[in-house]
Amino acid sequence: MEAFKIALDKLQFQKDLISWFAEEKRDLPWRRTSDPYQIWISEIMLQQTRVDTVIPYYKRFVEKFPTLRDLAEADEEILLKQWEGLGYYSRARNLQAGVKEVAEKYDGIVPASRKEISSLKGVGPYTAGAVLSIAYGIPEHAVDGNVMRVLSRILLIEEDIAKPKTRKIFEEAVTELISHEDPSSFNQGLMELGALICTPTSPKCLLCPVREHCAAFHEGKQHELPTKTKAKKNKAVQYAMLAILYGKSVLMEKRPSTGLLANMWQFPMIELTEEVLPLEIEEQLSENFQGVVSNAEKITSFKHVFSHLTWNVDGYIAKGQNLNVPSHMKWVTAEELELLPISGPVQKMKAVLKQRGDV
DNA sequence: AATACGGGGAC
DNA sequence: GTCCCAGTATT
Repeated sequence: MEAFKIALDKLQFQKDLISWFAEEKRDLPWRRTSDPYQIWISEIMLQQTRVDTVIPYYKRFVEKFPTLRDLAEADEEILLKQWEGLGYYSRARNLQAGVKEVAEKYDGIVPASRKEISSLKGVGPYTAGAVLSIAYGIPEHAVDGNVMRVLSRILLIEEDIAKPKTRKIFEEAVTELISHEDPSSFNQGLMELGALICTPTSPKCLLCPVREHCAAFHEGKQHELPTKTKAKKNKAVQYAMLAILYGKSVLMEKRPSTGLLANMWQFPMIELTEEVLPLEIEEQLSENFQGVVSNAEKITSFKHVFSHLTWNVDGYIAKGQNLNVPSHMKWVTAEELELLPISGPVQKMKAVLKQRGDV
C-alpha cells in the first residue's frame, strides 16, 4: 500500500497537530467563511503566493464578487483589474471558467467529490483537496510545498520534492495520516506548521508541537530536509516600450490570450533583436503603424525580472498622427487608462508618464 | 519529465 | 544575486 511505513503514533500526532492549530492559527480572512466559493478563491490566490500578499486582494475580490454568480457574470477586464499585481493571471481566467461551469452544470454548488472538482479549470490535486477538506470536511489530501517540507522532516522522506513523481508519496502519507474527525484542521495545521514553525531555513524545532513525532529532529537532520534540486535559466530580452500620444489620448495594446501576461494591456512594444539606435525607433514605428510617429524621446530605462525571463526596457514617448491602429490596440484617455489591467513593467512606465505629467 | 507562468519577501 | 512561496496547464 504505502511506499514506506508510518512509524509514528498516528492518533497522538493528529491530536498534537490539531490542538496546536486550534491554539495558534492566524486569523486570516478566508478562515472566517465556510462558503466553498470563497475558500476556492483563497486557494487559487494562494498558489505560489504569500499569505501577506493575498490578504488585501482576497478582501477586495470577495467584496467585488460576493457570490459565485457575481464572478460568473463578471466582465473579464474588471476581473483582471482586480487581479492586477498578483501575477499568474491565467489563474483568474481559469477561476472564472471554473465558476461558470459550476454555475451552469452544478446549479451554483461547488461539487464535493475529488473527481468532479478536479475537472474544473485551474483546480489541480492540491486545490481539490484543500477545498474538499476545508469547505466540506472531507478527508482528502492537500499536498503543497509546506506539506512536503513538513512531512519530509517528520517522516524522514529523502526523495527530491522537485520531481513531480514525489508528490504522490506525500499524498499517500497524508491519506494514511489524516484525521477523519477534523480533516480541515489537519490539512491546515500541516500547512500552518510549515509557514510558522517548520520553515525552509532555520526551523523552530524547540517551538514545534510535533517534534516528538519528528524523525528528522531526532536525528538532527531537520536542516538537511527536504531534498530539493533546482536548476533554472533566465533569458533576457530587449524591448522598446512606446507611449504614443495623440491629443489627450495614449495608444495601448492588448496582449494575446495565451502566454506571458495573457490579455493584459501594455504600451506598444517592439523587441530590439539587434542593436537599434534611438533614431531608428521613429522609423520602425512609422512603418509599423503606417502613419507618422515623431518626436520620439527616451524617458526611462529599467529592468523587470520574471521567473524565467528578464525584460530590459527602454521607455519612449512620441507623437502619433494618422496611425492605422490594429484591432488589438486602442486610444485611451487618462481616465480609461486607469481601468485597464496592466502588469508590473507597464506600471513602471505608467508611473514615469504620470510623474512627467504626460498622462 | 520539463517548462511556462508573476511578483514579492527573506537571506 | 538566489530561493521560495497554500500549484496548474501544457508539451
